[in-house]
Amino acid sequence: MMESISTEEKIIRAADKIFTQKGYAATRTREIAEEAGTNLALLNYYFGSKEKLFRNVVREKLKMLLSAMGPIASDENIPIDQKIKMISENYTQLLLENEDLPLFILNEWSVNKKLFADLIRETRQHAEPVIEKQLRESGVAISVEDLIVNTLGMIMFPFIAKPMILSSGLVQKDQFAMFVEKRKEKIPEWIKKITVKQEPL
Amino acid sequence: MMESISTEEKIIRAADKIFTQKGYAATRTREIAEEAGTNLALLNYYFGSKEKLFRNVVREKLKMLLSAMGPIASDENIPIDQKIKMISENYTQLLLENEDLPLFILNEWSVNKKLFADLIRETRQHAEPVIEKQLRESGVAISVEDLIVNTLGMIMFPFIAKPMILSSGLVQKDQFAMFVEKRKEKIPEWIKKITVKQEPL
DNA sequence: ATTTGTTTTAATCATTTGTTTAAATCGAGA
DNA sequence: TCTCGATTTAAACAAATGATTAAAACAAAT
Repeated sequence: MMESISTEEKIIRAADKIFTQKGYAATRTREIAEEAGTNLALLNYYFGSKEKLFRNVVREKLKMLLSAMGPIASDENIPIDQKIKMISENYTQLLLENEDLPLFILNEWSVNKKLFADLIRETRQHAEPVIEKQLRESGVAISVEDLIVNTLGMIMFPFIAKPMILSSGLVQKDQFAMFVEKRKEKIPEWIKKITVKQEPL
Repeated sequence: MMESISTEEKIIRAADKIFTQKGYAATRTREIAEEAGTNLALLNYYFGSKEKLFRNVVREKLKMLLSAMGPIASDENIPIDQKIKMISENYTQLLLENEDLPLFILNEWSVNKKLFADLIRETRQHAEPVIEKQLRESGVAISVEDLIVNTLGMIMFPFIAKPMILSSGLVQKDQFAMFVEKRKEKIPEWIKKITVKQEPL
């Protein structure tokens, strides 16, 4: 049974690929059409305009990025160090399969804050108060902001800075996946060390 | 004595501003000309093409970014924890004055690896072996790769993810500078905690 | 087989965009 | 003042680009 995908779906996938790779401004609608194996007019027939197609793609990508964290972070029943572990695991896995996802999202966000303000309104997350409470109760020496920024930074930064890291020779190209796989395990330990209270002298 | 800047300089500054803000693809040469208060043709008169002007800007920006780290990291006479302190200090200062520098560089790098391969060849850094040696001698429990990625990540990530951080309400807009100023002091402490050897049970 | 609505194609449009050209203006030196 | 090269302006060009149109092909229902 030959499962054939619709033209609309083919266009979405092509748009996904090209937009994520090159960003909105550098993407040509003709290239998307070609990648989808269809006609340029089909793109406008199905999606109305380049921008509307872009919104479609960004909405999905943003959901991807947020849903790897939100539900875990806001669950009151998961202890905080368990959360870090799960998020480190989930995110690294997600980013290994979508390497240019974070840079794409963060760059387009910085260029088009309006678009993301709209999309965020649809996808509200409420993790902060929960983590705040958990941090206070466990009495560790770090703020929510720093905890989240450090955790996400450690996970995402290697992917964002990948070209720089490779070009500097710090990590070999074929070792990169291994590099982040290993970090995946270490990050929760690092965060634990960071958040631990100073021993009294 | 009225210090007036040359047209060439005015164009460079305008290009700097617009390119850094919007990236190469989204930048219109006409906008640069307007921002510089000159004619569109002047841009080609002085720099030949949009791309050559872009290379000019990128070369300077990349040098900026690398020179805040390179000379310190490769100096054998500075102990490693002092290096972290200095780099955290320097970089935060630099990025506070050039907030979109890291996202600009990393994004253009990912889009145009060839250009950066050329530029990097001009600006070779040799920090890695030095730090490797220092790490081995101090016998800490972390690799050079992880140390560098964690340090740079902690410093740069807040700037890269600024729109997301603000939009999430994690940090208020008018508190952002304060937020990274404080992190500037904490990062060396965090790195120290991370790199410290595990106590034997 | 005919009709009807949907999907696809090929061609074209209007605008934008990087670049060029040719003439005008400026400024210093003879 | 005149000249000559450097700088600036206004206009135009060619290609690229997002979007549209009108007709053709297709598919399902009657």
